[in-house]
Amino acid sequence: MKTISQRKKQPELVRRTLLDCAMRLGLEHGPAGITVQAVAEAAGVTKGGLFHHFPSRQALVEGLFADLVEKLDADIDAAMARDPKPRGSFTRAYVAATFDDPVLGEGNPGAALYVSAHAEPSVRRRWADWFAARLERHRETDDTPTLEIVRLAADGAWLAHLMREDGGVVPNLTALRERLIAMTLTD
Amino acid sequence: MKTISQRKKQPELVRRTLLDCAMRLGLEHGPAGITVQAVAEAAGVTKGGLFHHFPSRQALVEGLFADLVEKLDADIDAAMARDPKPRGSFTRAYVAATFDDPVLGEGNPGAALYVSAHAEPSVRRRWADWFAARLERHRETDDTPTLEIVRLAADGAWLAHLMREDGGVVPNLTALRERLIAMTLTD
DNA sequence: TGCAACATACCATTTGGTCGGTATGTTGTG
DNA sequence: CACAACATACCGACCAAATGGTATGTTGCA
Repeated sequence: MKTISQRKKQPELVRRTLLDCAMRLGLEHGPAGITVQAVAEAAGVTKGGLFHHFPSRQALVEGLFADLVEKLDADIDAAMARDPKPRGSFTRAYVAATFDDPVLGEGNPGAALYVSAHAEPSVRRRWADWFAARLERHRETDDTPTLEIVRLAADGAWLAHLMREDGGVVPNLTALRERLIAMTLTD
Repeated sequence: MKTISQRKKQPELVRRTLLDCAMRLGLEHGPAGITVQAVAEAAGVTKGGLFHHFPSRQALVEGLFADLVEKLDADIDAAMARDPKPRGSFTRAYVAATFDDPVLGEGNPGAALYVSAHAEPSVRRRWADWFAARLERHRETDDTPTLEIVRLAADGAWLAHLMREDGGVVPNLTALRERLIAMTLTD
């Protein structure tokens, strides 16, 4: 397999660009901003080109979600593997995944969920399923009221971050993150 | 001034119906589901009738938000007035407003924010402003890390609730609520 | 040559929005 | 009270633009 970066036609690169642009548009102009026109144009491609990679608009949005889940699973598994203490390890990994990444940038899993879930309501169900499955998997180590609050607070944190955009209350993310992690350790 | 309920034509009732239908459609089919056609039809009125009450689609969505802020302000002020302890009183009121209401039904302030903020991104800014102002107002009683976590967790809670719709992890709301309130008292 | 990766042109439908009309009120005046 | 003058609430047809999607090219790499 050749290196993708050397070929003049780079389908994988275009695909990623399309997904990135879709997310940016979703964040900036709301889910309604994700039109095939706009996304294709932003990615420097025509509609036809977009439909070559994604058979429908819904597939595009679901691609966003699929990427999210893949990345999130990987991040969480990696973080849990590095965690010596079993109790609350999933919650810590979840917090880390929410806060770390290109801190609250476009690569953030929360952002991807946010955009995809609202652009295509069917995704909400899939997210609920994923989360439920993951939670069930770590039931023995992460099923306490305090840990639940920590996870909810993490969700609320990036939600608050998204809401500000410019000129809102920006919580001290690093301090908040450490405090949440601390809560999982003293539980 | 006559009682509105006596008149045969009840514009105020129609207005409310339009707003309610807009929110329902937003919750069920995502922000994209709020089309003037669909909303008008759901409210048993024509597009022309809708545009009589709201000069534009954006005005309709902003009406949703305006209602939210009004109700939220009232609820919070009332709850704070009943609260004997000053410290954390705003946060407790915020939690109560988030959880109580027609529990996570259409009358819930969170739902209104959720829908309006995503349907029209301009509303995000206005929400950020409202929250920032309210927070500044209660800076002396509610500006601690723990209270911030409580508020964020409350946000996360109704977000989680919205995400489930059917077949997701439904947190025990009453238990969670009590636990969050407790956190504000021992802070 | 053959096939993947795009572009171009086109289409049916839906979108938010306007406009003229009408039925139903409300109000001022004698 | 009567009755004109006006305002409100709503309808129904229409519109330009944008939408998701398709069908048919063209181009470049192996």
